[in-house]
Amino acid sequence: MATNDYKNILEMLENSGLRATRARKIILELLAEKNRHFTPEEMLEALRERGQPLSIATLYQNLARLVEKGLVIKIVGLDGSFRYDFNHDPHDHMICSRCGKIVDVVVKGSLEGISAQPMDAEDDLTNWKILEKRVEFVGLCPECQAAEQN
Amino acid sequence: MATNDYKNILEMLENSGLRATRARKIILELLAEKNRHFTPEEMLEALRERGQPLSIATLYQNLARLVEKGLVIKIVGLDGSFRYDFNHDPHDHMICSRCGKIVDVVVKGSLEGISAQPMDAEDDLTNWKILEKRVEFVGLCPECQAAEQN
DNA sequence: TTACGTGCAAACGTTTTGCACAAAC
DNA sequence: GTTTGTGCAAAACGTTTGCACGTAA
Repeated sequence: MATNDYKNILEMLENSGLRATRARKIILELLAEKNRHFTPEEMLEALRERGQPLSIATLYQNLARLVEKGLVIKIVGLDGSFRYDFNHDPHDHMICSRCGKIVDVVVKGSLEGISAQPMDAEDDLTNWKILEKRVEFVGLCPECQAAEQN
Repeated sequence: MATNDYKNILEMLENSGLRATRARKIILELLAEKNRHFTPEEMLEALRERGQPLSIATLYQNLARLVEKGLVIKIVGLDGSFRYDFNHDPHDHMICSRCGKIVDVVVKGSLEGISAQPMDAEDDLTNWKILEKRVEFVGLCPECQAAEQN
């Protein structure tokens, strides 16, 4: 991680009104530098390996605060597990249905023409306020395609 | 539920190779007749109210078997909770970001022109095998829009 | 009659909480 | 000096499992 990024992390914390504690700094550093979507368990492991161990309670408490302040986003895997992402720009996800890996993607092509209509006649969608159209690409990553051969 | 539906449930179980037990019948009846996406907890509650109580172990065991046989589908809410849906035709979902309600929808417009490209240069998506493009409409249901006013 | 399903209670993995001590401001 | 964060241990939560008994075919 470049020096710039570290300054950015301090700034982000400052701007969000959160104190710049050790826990928050190492969590953000980890997410900022690795191109991955960690589960809480994976974060604990990764931080332990770096010689920056963190207690599980502190991790969960801080992830909740960081999500609340918008510094980190929380996403749900196909299996219901939670993963965290530093990526702030609007984006969608490509998910491996076998191993759960998630890769950030941008959608090519317009979603303008896409709309929803109810499947069941008794549902009325006209009074919903649509905030977002998310596209999830579900597939098999190269590693899992190889594993499926066996 | 019409008599026809009940026969269909028996047939579905027969065709899937699963025995037609009390637990499976009442679970499928509930899902078939209600236009809802139940969490396991909600199913237990609904069945209790109908005078058809079921043990939690049996519910989970059977949901797993029914999903495995394709009679029921399992979906994950925005908050990571599991919900179950009587499996009909392929469809997408409209989800309320405030209360978690899920409504089945069909997408109008083609997804043909929609593709994914990696956000991070180091990700290569060319060797993924894409199985599905899912669209999730996230918004506020009428009830939650009213509640947000306060 | 035999294989399979059910329900209880116990175990499990993940997430949350209460609280004393420590660090940030 | 005051407010906020940390880490431990315990609790809570949703889900799964082992096992004795019951039911479907």
